[in-house]
Amino acid sequence: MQYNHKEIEPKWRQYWKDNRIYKVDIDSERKKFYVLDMFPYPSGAGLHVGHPLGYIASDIYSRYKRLQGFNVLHPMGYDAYGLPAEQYAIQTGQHPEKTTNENIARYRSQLDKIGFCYDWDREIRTCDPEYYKWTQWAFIQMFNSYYSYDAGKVRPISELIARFEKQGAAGLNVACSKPLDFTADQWNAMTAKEKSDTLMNYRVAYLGNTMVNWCPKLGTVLANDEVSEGVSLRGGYPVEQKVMYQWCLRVSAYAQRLLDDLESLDWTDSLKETQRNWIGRSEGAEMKFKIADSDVELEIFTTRADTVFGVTFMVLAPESKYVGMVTTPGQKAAVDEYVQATKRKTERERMIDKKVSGVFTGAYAINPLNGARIPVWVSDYVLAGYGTGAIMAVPAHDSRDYAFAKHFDLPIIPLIEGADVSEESYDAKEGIVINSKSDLLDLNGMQVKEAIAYTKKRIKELGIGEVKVNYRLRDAIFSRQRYWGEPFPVYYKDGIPEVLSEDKLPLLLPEVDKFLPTETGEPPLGRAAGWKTEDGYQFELCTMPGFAGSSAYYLRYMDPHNQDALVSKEADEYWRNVDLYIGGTEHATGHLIYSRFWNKVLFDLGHVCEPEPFKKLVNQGMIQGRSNFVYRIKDTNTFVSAGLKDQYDVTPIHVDINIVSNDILDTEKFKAWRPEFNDAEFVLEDGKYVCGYAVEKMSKSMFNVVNPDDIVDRYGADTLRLYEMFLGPLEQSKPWDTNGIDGTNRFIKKLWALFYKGDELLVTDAEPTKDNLKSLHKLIKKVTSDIENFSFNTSIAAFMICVNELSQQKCTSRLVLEQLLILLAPFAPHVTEELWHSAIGHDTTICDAAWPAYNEDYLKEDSVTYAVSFNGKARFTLQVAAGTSKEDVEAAALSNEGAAKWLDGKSVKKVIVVPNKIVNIVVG
RNA sequence: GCCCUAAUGGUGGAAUGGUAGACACGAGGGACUUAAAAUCCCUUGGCCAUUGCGGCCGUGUGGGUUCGAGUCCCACUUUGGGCACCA
Repeated sequence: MQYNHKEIEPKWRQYWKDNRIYKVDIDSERKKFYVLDMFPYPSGAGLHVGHPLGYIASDIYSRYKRLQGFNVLHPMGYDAYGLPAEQYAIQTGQHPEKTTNENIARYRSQLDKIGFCYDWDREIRTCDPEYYKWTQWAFIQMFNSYYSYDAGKVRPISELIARFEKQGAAGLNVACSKPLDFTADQWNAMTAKEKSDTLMNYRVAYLGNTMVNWCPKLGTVLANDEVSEGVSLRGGYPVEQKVMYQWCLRVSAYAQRLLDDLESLDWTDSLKETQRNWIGRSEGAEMKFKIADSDVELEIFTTRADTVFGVTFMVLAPESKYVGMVTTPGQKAAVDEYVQATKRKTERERMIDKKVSGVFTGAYAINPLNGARIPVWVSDYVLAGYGTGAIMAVPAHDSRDYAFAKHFDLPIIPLIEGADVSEESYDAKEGIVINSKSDLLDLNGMQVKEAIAYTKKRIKELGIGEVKVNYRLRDAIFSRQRYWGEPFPVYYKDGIPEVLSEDKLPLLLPEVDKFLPTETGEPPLGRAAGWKTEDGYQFELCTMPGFAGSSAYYLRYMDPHNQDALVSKEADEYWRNVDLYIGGTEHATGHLIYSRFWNKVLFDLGHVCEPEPFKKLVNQGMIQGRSNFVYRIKDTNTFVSAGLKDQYDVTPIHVDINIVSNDILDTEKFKAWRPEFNDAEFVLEDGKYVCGYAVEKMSKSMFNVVNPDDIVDRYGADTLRLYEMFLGPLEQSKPWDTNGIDGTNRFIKKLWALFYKGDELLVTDAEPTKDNLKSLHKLIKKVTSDIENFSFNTSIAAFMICVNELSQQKCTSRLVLEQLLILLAPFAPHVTEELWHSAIGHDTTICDAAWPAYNEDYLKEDSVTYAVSFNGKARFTLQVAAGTSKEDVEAAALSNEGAAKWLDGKSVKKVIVVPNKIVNIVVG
């Protein structure tokens, strides 16, 4: 029998399917293990060879864990709501559901060819009403909750209402948009609308006027993680700052817990660091500055309370509420003009334009510690959304304040000994404090760090401020003015938003005639005529953002067909949370924050039993494309080989990698590739046209996309799987180069040759030799530890070595070959299944075999060879019997005739015998 | 600017502080074959020597610790990623 992947692979995939080999159920007898891939957004372009990298790794790990006896949950589904399908719908009029389903079908057929062990009975799609019912349900839970800092978790909003009725807002310690103050009587006197508005200040899912990222080109708002450098991540369109009345999720309430619980997670340090940066905790002080001749008090946030004696001006954000409160009549016109001018600029323009700008309000603040009169300015370098939107400026020790002071010629007072502030500010938090003394506070002579702590303590005692922690993490904006997303389970009754009762879910996405906003500027759902409750109340017209459906999908996989709950208590308590999550690092500040938040809300409310969703997370690297270039001599149709290109004036042109092999261009195919190259001429080197190459993103425009279907067709799924893993460490980015794939394909053929020579079956009942067992057990040891460390490339190298050794030993032992197959099964499931049945003679699947344990006895050596060095330089080798004591090795090394030469006239200072077969003799 | 990550042959990459370059690709040579494909064998970091051994240099740069450093420490250069008028 010859190895023929085209015959073997479809046969076994069909067998796995027919016999439901990968179906999993709760089994209290066995330990669970949950392995999850980040589910894909099914784009129109289909999968390229980079996409399955993480899926192959998780598949190997799943199969390995199963062989070790775990009950492995390994599901797959689709993140099916998203902008591309909707934009395609706008252009073509085709319903996004149709395109999405077509794309899913294509993804599925591509995934099916790679031999994954997913339990497809658990497949989910975020756009399926059976699924988004639970996304809507979760929203209702958040709407009906508020975050209590006293309880340290989310509580039902009904508790808060009961409290308001009895004692009003006095003494509240809860997460809110802005602190409110009202009595029980005031609460009870409120209208329904006023009560609703008030509660929005506390709900976890709330409607609020917030500064949003508005993308006019996309016609929707975007979350912070969907915007980078002032443009939308999808499409790269400009984004403006705008205040809008939107649904939001109070993620900020969880900032501290999201930060603290990172400690318990087995994630890479860099990913945790990225999340810490995103959460952006900063400890400081909030201080009050009175405005001279006014009742207004400016509240500011600072991490450098110690520099309060260096404050020479205050700055307000243009959007700050204080601006209107403090501006003097004389300055009003100038301030208004400045505020309007900033409003007109997009965030991007503000960022690009680093010129210092600002305007004086005419007001003065009083420094609470020394009574100094300080001018109050407005400038756009202060952000409205962070802290209080107002700062105390200390130009001597903050570079931004410094630039402002220099520009407007404001005084600069140095506060740290030896700091030269004539050219630039001194921002470092170290040194001895000077110039900082008043009746209320004396910091002179202290170290900066002491001074910060001491100042915080004093301002609290003096009642002019308090210690405060600020987070950069903002609430998530949850409305999108789009069609292709989950509808909110919300309707408006006399202008008051109400949520649907849970038994009315799912609220289905209605049909519309066009996927564009209405003529009156409402979102596309405004086109759905009569989209109202039975009582005639209008539903919310926005839909939920992309991250809504992906935030709790790992829970639904545990119990995907449950009609009564997101996940049953039984399923949740068995599967608990994800043991291993594999996916790209690009979700670090989006999905991986939202999921953790979402899970914590459900955890607080008692719906799930684990506070964190993903225990261990591995980020697979990107697979980059490897592009090829030809070099055209300018203004000709002559192409010059890469080695000679420097002799001419050339333009590099991307060339389709399918007509290039090992960087050698097929010139005939090149001429046929494009009409304009029909009469191309070539300057060759050694009779060949050598192409240049570059590592770039895999994309159609660079003609470097490699389709996994083509690889499977030519070499088989097993070869593809092995090669993707062999390419390099999983976490690392690396270029795809199809040329190397022959190596892993040859390996499979060599493996096959251990079992069959032509049609002759080689496997016998022969007793394994000592060498056979040694090769095998070396492999068991190596592969087991490599899989645990996700070092798949080195385990494949170990397989290659082992197969070579067994082949040289002419090993035919069924016992040895059988174990070899089990070890290889996670990596190459098809060929091992075939040999397991046809050559070894089993009639049950290899997936149910048991992972072998290694026996250290087989790994012992008869003799050990030491490299003997003098002062670290290798000089000769020494062979001694295994188990020789350290002292005897030492004696043998010194008495060896080779040693005499190196010891000549020198004395031995030390002899170091290391277990890894090194003897180092230190002489001097 | 701050934080994180990396840097090893022609290429992808191996190396618990212990003989750097495993494994694979590519390249060169050879066997088999009418021929090709496939398969197998040898060589393959650089320089020198080579009908025998062998020698020197080598893991981004400069220092340090150590009997011994790709690996640990300090400084720097470059790559990739994150955060960024966040006070």
